[in-house]
Amino acid sequence: MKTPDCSGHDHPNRPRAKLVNAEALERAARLFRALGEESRLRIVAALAQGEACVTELAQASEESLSTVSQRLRVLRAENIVVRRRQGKHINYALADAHVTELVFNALAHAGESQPRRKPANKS
Amino acid sequence: MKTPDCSGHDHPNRPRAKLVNAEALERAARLFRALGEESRLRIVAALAQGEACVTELAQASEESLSTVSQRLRVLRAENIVVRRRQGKHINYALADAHVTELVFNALAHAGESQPRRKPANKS
DNA sequence: CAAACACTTGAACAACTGTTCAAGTGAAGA
DNA sequence: TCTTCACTTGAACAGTTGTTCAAGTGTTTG
Repeated sequence: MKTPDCSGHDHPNRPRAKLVNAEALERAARLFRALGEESRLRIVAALAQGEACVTELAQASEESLSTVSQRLRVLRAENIVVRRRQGKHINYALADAHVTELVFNALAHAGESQPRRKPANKS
Repeated sequence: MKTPDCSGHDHPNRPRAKLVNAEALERAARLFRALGEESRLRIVAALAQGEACVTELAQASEESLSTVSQRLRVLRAENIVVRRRQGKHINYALADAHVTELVFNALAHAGESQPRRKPANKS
């Protein structure tokens, strides 16, 4: 592991304390990772419009039940979605408002910052 | 691909239109994915406290320059961080407020919802 | 109780991704 | 200009992850 000198560089005296604890950071990373797959994010976006059962989600995305179920398992492991049995069916919904905000925030960022394109200066 | 019947199930007439366009969703997924690695998220969290050069980030995390640089490359590809040359050094900073919010939001979610633990009811 | 329905799960394989090393680039200083 | 510093990049390997299939679970209906 290289540790370069970097001497003579006037680093301002930055606060070097950890802003966040390691455990929260790890869980946040897992949360992001779960949302970081287009197929799963599509499910989350669908659920942002209202709860749905697995069959509905499968039909909407034209995927097999198994595939959708596996994705939901990942999402559930990170508390992104919750499930609730309703007779024969199992309905899924977003776990809380944080998730919804997270998704909208990401879509906002994605919408405004085009990759590989210099943004026009704010006139 | 199995398409189960799901008949006789009274699905409320859900709005089946796409809430988000496919391109934005893909970019949002890429954004989440970039943040979904603990090592990269740690860098982002560090930059949330103020900009820093690669050497600083490497020293803080006790990693090699190369490793950190590769991570920054991924973050930069998703417009999460921006860089600015300052003489010999290249300073990195978070690209915009969206990113900061995204991270704080995720940390909030991570902090409040413990995985594998039934939350106490809000007394 | 048995069958059908609506999912869930484990395992296996292919595809993807992160890390590392070695070589390369560009700016600043001798 | 040559060297050094600060960083970047491509390639390769190892570890991770998503998808799929086949088998399993729990609930309702006949």
